[in-house]
Amino acid sequence: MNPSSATAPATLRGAVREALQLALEDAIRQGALPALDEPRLVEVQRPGNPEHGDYATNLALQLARPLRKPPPAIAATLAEALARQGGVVAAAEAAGPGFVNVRVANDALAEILDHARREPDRWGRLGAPEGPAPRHVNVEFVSANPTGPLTVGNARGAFVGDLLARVLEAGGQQVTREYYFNDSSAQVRNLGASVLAQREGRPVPEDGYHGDYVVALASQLPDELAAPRPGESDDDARAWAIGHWASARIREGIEASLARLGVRFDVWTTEGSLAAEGWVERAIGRLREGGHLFEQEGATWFRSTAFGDDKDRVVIRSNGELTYFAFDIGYVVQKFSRGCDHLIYIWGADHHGTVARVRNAAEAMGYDKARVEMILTGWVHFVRDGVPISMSKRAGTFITLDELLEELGVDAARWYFASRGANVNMDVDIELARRQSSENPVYYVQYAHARIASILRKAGDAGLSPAATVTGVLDEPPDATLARIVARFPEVVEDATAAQETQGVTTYATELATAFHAYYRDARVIDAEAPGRSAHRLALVDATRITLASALGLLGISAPEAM
RNA sequence: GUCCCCGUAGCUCAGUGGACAGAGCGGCCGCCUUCUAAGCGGCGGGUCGCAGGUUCGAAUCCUGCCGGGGACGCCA
Repeated sequence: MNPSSATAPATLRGAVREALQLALEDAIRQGALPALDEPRLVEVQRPGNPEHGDYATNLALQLARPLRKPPPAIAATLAEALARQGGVVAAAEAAGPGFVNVRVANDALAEILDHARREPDRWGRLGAPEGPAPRHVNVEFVSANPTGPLTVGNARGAFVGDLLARVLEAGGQQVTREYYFNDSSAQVRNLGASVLAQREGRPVPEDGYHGDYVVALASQLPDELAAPRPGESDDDARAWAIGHWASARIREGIEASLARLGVRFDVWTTEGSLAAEGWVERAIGRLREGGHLFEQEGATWFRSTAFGDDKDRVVIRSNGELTYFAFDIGYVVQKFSRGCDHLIYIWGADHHGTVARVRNAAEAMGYDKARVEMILTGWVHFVRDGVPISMSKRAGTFITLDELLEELGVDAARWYFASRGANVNMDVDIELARRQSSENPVYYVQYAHARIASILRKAGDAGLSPAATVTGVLDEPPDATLARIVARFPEVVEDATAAQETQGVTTYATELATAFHAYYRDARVIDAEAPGRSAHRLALVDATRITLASALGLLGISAPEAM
């Protein structure tokens, strides 16, 4: 049993699962259990109560019906066969209504922790997925229109998308972070008209943009753009030109805000380029060849209902203009043509109505629908001292992402979003969040990391250094408890990757920090009277530090050496 | 009307088939001559929206209802 080899399971849980599978086959071979008609999925879980051991299986409960035997009897047989396996299994016993509880061997525990310390950069990083799993995942998120600064509303998508990308990367997949930049819609002209009106002291159009940033843009507007061109009486052309200038300036601000968050994008795709490079045309061509388009009332429609949608969808309007949907499907073709295996979109909950049509069109164009996935984020409902804050870019009443970061800090904000499901609506009282930011759980976790860093520094000063292995202290209760939690980290990453969620990581990081703070209380690490034990404890504490740093790093949060 | 998401402790949220339902914050009481008190220990706090059903077992799955939010455009 060697977890560091390529073929061995990367997790203790996986090793136990393998042992259980072998134990089942063994019991059948020996006639202790009847043969199964069909293979059963062997599940290993973690008991809620630590007294029940490190891992448990409900296999006996599952087998009771097909084998027509009482669960406790099956559990007893399985426990015996498991105990015979040895290796990762130190002890196995039947318990409760038919569970089999397993205690892992100290050797296996030590091996996985020592491995973490030998290769800290790979700790919790899973290998590339085997089989047909997607390898190159495209995650498109934020994609806010360039008509104003990013708001706290956009923040949800920014964090959810970046966190998802990080989790997928930890799961061994290649990720492209992508931003769709809408540079050619009427909103841009509208923005230009607003800036121009502001510049000329005229009232901003009713459906224009009213924020302070419009005023700022107006004052920065170069004269040659503001002035009407000779022979050009058309205000519309001027509005477009100014709109493009303004949206470019806004994009710079958006990029700067995102950089502040620690979010970087690999690819920025503009709406204009999708048309100019022929992607929209190609997409429409594919649909037409497949017979999925029809003409009605002067418009061209995609027969989305043939794929289960409740309505058909217009691709080309009767005035000849392309719909937003047309760009969407052009973009799908572009992304797949670039070699992406799997597309994920982070959209606000208000976009749920567009999910079906895009996936249907992908299928109609010959792509696997399962490879086009939308994650819808819930609303963030902001209040300030109990008063709801309306979030309108046009009215200019919104909180910018930059303001949020100023009040909370990047680490606290990241933690806040990482610890909640993407699809739940959440209420945030800005004042409350600001006041409580110093009590944010993220600092609790960071503090544990800083404390360990301090111990390691002090140990160095005292001439003590960590041993190569933690073996030697795993029989002592405080050490055994902490070591087991540290060893679980790869399983947490595995689960986070499978679920495409990060809540489990924050929950785990908090649990690990709690365990360390208790350990700090109960176990003396630096002890000149017992240098041997100190060395092993330093190794354990170092593994804990690496794990805390990896968990925080997975969330894009810093792990300070001192606080 | 149809469709989607949500409903768990005073507040904000984890837990989505297993063995007594958790955390943070807030409240109350203790602990710094000892490796960082941004810490530790203790107390109090829940008909898991409601009602049925499936299951050996349901906060978790199914149905219906109630409550909150959202979407139903030749807008983006």
